[in-house]
Amino acid sequence: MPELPEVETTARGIRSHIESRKILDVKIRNNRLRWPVDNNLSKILASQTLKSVTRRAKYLLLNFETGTLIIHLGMSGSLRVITEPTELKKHDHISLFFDNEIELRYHDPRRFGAMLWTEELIEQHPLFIKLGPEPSEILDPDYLYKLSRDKKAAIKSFIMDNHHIVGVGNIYANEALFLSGIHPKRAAGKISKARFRVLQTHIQAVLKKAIEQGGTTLRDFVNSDGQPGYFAQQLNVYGKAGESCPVCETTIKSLTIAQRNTFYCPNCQR
DNA sequence: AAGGATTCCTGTTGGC
DNA sequence: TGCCAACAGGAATCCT
Repeated sequence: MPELPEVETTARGIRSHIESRKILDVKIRNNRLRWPVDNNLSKILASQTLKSVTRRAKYLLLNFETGTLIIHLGMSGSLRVITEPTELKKHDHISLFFDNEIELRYHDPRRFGAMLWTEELIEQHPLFIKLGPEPSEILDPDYLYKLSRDKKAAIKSFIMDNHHIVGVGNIYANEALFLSGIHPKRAAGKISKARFRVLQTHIQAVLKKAIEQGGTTLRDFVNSDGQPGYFAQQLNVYGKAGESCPVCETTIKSLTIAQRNTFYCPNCQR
């Protein structure tokens, strides 16, 4: 389940292998992802040089001379840098071949991911134009507080909404709310400025820390199974219904918010 | 318009 | 043990 830190780790992991390299060919074995992958991708990309690999929200951006290849890993996607002949696995849907004998191989069993070519300015693209800021780039400590006034949605839904802030997936929403002592179902618009400052800080800190931990496994990226090991991080509540709260030992409960599994400590979070 | 529900998909898990 | 339904989840899109 690639969360933002995993996407960032992937960007860092593939960057040095393919940046400033030229595409020789693209092979699409299965074009049915979230949206159909353009079968002309090979024609479009052949002989183009990859200028840079960047990230916006959970999208990976391969920036070429005439446009951008947008890649999303969905919830089961991964990219691997292949350096020597490697047997194709089931769901290895797409390969990009570079002129340094590197293959970038996209694998996605559930096919919630995406690979889209665009020649638009990326921030003008429909998928990007309404995105909120990156957590690390929010400077105003009251940014989320100000946005939330009059909002009746549950705070958990509010912080997971890309229009407000990007990159806060289910795991980090749960963890940040726990660290902030806020009940996930509380109406966003009813949370005080002071508590929102705490929450915003925790969202930023928890993602930053996870990215740093993901970075520690970069060394093994090429030979890994494509899953950067940021999972090593410790989780307080996510997936821990029935276990004891690490702070007060109250039994952690779960409930559903917006069709998402939600975990919280009924004593610590109000 | 805001916010909840639906939808895509397959590997894993739990129940019988 | 084996089969199968339920479940998980990012986020666009549909619906109320």
